Amino acid sequence: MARGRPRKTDPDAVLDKAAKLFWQQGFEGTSMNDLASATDMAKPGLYATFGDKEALYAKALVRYFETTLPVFDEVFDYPGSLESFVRRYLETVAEALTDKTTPRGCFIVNSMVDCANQPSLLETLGRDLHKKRRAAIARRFRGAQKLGELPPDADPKALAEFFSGQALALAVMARSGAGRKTLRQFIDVAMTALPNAS
Amino acid sequence: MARGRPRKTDPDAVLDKAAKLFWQQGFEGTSMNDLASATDMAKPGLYATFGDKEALYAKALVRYFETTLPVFDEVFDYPGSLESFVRRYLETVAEALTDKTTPRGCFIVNSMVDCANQPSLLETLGRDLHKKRRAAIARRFRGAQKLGELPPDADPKALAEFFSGQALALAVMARSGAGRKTLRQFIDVAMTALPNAS
DNA sequence: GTATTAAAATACCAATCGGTATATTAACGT
DNA sequence: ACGTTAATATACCGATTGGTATTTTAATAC
Repeated sequence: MARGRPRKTDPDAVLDKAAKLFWQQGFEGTSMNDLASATDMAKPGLYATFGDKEALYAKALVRYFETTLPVFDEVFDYPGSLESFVRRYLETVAEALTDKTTPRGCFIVNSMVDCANQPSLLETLGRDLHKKRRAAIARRFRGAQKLGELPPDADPKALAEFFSGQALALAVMARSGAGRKTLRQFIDVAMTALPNAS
Repeated sequence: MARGRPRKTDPDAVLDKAAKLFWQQGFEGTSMNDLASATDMAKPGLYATFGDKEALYAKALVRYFETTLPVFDEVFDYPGSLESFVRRYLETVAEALTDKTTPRGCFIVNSMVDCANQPSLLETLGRDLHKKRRAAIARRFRGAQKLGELPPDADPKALAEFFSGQALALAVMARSGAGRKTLRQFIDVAMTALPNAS
């Protein structure tokens, strides 16, 4: 099968570890030497497999998005009411943000702040991934409005902007040490901004 | 008066320029050489005046907080209703976040994300400054509740956490390119989470 | 076994990092 | 005028940065 010497480390496992490091320490705060020793793949291997530091960061961020997304697909497919969907969405986010087995906060949100002025593709990448989430929420809101779960005068796009924005706030709060209790309380208040159909 | 050779550059002006650089590029993304050339104070001068890089960052952040705060004092002293206060607060924040003469977003929020895992005083500094803002908002809410502007069962602390959290969301949005229109729309939705007394 | 392929490991590169030693310059008091 | 003081400017330090050239190793195909 494989023609040359076999890989010592699975590239996806390398991306997972790289994601954790970048997530925790940021782009500039993480050196290629850090990455090499943490991933158990030597530097030349990293460059050969992923390209330069920017490309590795980008691939790690996309991998984070894609391995974290299934949780959200589950939430989006949930057949309950709009209100239960929004609540579940925010609570799922809050739990992921405070998961003790991973760095605190959200890698994507960190990236949006960290790479905002980077003159590279990194500047737009985090923004685009966030946009995807927001668009998915907007779709759910539009569907709910057709079903009468939202008043006709409600603005699904504005509501999606608001509730995806709550994830940004939760991410910063979690990143700087806020606990689950604080996040839950926050979500309780945010939920009151959801107009009900009655 | 001054005993030795006179200063070429006012230290506060240096802090202002340093704040802008750190604000835009982050802690690790800004080198002392960058700072020296941007502030027109050579590196030895920076170290003699402010200490090491961490100390300079901390002083620049506090200066940012203190020179941006007066705007908020004005807002807090405004004698109008609670609702007009909250709206003015968020709109003042949104305007500052999108000011074209400064980097986008909020230096404090950037710092909360950027320095979260720094094993230094920087980790707590941004958090503490945000805490100050939140505490001021909570005070305003408690006062309003005593005046009957908030229902007796409302939780002023939770509301303060929520609305100071909206500033976090706005900051990330602005940092990653959102415009004033988007922020205003966001604020309109957020305002509906404020319970009215009636 | 031997050639081939591809990965690993070591060592290395110029450039930049945070931080400093040294020397010079411009104001003061006397 | 002259020493004192404190700021400047230049040059430099070892360590680390992102990135690579070179060699070695482990698997295959024949």
